Amino acid sequence: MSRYDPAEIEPKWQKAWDAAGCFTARHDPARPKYYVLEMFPYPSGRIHIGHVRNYTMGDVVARYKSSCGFSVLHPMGWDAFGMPAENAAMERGGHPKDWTYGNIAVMRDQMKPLGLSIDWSREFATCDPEYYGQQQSMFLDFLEKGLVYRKAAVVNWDPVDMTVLANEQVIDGKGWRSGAAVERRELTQWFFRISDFAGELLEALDRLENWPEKVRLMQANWIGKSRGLQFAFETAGAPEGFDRLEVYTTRPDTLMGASFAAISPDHPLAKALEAKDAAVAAFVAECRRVGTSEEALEKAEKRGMDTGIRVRHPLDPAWELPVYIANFILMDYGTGAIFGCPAHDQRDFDFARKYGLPIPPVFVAEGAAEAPLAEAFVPMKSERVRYVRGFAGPEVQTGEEAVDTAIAACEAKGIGRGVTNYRLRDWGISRQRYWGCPIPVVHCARCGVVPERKENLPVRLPDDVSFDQPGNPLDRHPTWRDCVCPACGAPARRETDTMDTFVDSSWYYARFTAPRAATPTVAEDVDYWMNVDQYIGGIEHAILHLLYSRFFARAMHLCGHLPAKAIEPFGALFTQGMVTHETYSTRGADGRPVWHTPEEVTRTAEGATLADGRAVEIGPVIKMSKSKKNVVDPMDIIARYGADTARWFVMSDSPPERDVEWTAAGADATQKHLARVWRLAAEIDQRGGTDTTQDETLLKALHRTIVDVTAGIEGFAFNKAVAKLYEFTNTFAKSDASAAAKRLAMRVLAQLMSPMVPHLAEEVWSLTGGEGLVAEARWPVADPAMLAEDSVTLPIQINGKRRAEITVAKDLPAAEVERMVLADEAVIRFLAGQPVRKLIVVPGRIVNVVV
RNA sequence: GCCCGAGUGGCGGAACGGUAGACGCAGCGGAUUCAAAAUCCGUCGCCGCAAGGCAUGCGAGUUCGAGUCUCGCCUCGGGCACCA
Repeated sequence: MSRYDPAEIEPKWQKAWDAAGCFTARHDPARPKYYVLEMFPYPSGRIHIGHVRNYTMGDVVARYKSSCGFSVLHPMGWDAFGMPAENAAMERGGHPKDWTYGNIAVMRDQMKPLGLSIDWSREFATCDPEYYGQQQSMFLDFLEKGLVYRKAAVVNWDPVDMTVLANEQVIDGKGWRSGAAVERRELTQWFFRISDFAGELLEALDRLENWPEKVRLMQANWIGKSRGLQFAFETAGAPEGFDRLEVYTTRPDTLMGASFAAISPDHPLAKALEAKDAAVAAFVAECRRVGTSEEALEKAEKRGMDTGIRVRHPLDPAWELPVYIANFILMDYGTGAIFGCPAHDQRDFDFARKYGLPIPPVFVAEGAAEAPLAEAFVPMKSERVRYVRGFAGPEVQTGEEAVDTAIAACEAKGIGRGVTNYRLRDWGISRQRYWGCPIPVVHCARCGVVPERKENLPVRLPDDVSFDQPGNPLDRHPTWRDCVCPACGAPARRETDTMDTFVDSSWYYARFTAPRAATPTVAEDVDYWMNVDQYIGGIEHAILHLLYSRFFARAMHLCGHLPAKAIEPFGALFTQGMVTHETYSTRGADGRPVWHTPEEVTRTAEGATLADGRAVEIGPVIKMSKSKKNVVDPMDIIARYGADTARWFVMSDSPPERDVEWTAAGADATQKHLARVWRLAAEIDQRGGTDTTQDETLLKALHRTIVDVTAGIEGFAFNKAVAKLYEFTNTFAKSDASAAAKRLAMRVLAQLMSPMVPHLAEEVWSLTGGEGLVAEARWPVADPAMLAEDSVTLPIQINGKRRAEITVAKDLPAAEVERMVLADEAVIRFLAGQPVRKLIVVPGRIVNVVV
């Protein structure tokens, strides 16, 4: 071979790794383990360049840790259930199962040429009955432990697709797929009791030091802890059983500013009134028509209806407040009822104005007099204000202080109690879909809801289903629903809802430790491998997937499927950026942009043109998307440049947490660099010199590079590691060191490059006489003696500006440095005779002369 | 509205409070070549012939010294959002 030829060397070394079994994870008690995992892909059909970046990062970590002596687990699987498979079946015919497994086969074949150090023997898909059967088994364990329950809940219902939609699937009040107006419907659904863990999930975030601060904050906000007072109003004129109305407030200090009470349209009291009063029924029905999406809520007018019921103010029995039903009160936060304080809450203020209610202020700005308000006065909680209708505290205090004072005062008077509330709701997992994990319960006319027997698991999805009608094919399957009650043996019907696909991805990391086991996990395997030492994936999963997994690990622990040390499943988390590309467009006949793929476009320094010579407008650099056609196919890249070029490119330039822009010019340059390294290795015999002083200089630079590259990989700063490798390659190319020294340096360079470009590394290693495989070699360690420098160049600043520099022996005493600085010609010139007021010598770093 | 984060050359980006712009891309000049490709050498923040001056979104401050720390703005990005 006379040139760098990735098409030849890449398959060759992949075969060598396979033959040596380099990547098979071994449960080796004698060695420390390291579990590195990338978020597993959805088998959409083809791999995307984003996958390449994600898995290359994981591969860099896996290969590095392996060469550091860890027993590494680096598996891959498929998040294989979900709507797209059913949509494909509806649109193109065929079966979701065939579509999914077909896609998996294609994507697996596409991933293999990347040369990832994956233990493929552990691969599974979540739609494998062997996997979802174990998930069903855990569902039953959770049911037994009270971690799962059924309740009626208001959901977004798509009347055309006949399914529940998540909030994010509702766009402008319409179903994202069908375009039909979404209805609010009350359905009985299965829920995981994640809210019971709210406090624990929040507190434990503090201990996840190796998670991005941003993700921890997002989760903390999502969990939404608040401290407040819950108390009951006594009612007058309410139906039987409603003598008291419980409300929750985070601002009990504003209780003296109460002007009304309001309840949710879904509140039991509203339901009781609805049954008797047509006007109430009409109002409540009107409220329900509005969707639950953010947009709908944003636009919806704040409306209320006076129920005629009155409540007594807890601090003044003579003071009566009206009770409204209001469309903006949520039933599932707090108690579903509030008291309104218009003076200090803008929404309550608007409501009071609209319905002619009083607006008594509780506090005023410090130093201000009480006066009618034009809008609500809402100071920061830490701002000091003067309380004019406060109670049991100093007149002037902050809202924060006043809340604590008010809770204590109310508790002392027997008015309610301080409570902590969370915004986190229980996790509704029922989906009216076919392509998901069946919920393993049976509905029996006599026994009610009965868990399926574990020996009957998995409850398999039937294959003979049709998608010619909307809705859930399981509902209309002629026989699948029919079964016998596990309790009494009478004929019964299966649950036809399947589980949210987030359930599948909430425990797959644990399953990788024993993927073929007959139980969800195996104690000795999870004890050895869990938790995941390094998890890598997209920021888009910052909340849902990661929070669900944290809950699931705790639930699994309670059921004996995970050890206590694994209740935080991901010890370290890294969220990588996207791969972006510029966009290309021309104008169509109708003036609308016509998008062009990078393949169709010829890019020059000045601009871009199509093959027919038409000029192309270069648009912004954005995430690759099919609609904008700014997509490059990883398979095309590999065919053209080889996998190592793709891997090196996505690891260089941008820090891994940020977006990286794919450019053809960058890929060309990357391949040139790799070819250069190959050439430098192949030419050592012709190019080696004999100057031994050069040897030492080269090897010192090499050892410095070992330190820097190691730090870069350890610190997830792959771009910096790559920069240091470029730097050393330049040093190497210019060096006249002996062939022996060059051969040694090149072998170590190959090792340092191996996590990013493993195929080239093996080739260079073998060209330079390395023994065995780089993949099995120990990571190089820098020799401290080679890092020591005898002399150091100190910049000299005069009044903070760099004016000169001196090179001195490393350990030269400060007094001696001072003497040399003052004797320096350039310094004398700049001082121009001015007396030196101060001379600062920072040993080994800098000198500053102050005049 | 609430909560975060980020602003550094033409571009991606480096920089324990200590020489701002490592490394890469693009550009420019040159060598080699009949020519090109490939490769190699040099140059590359702005103004200036130079000496030098100005430069890390803007304005203050702390410090011998600030891209980095503090305060106040501006702009962009992200998350949450009828949460009582």
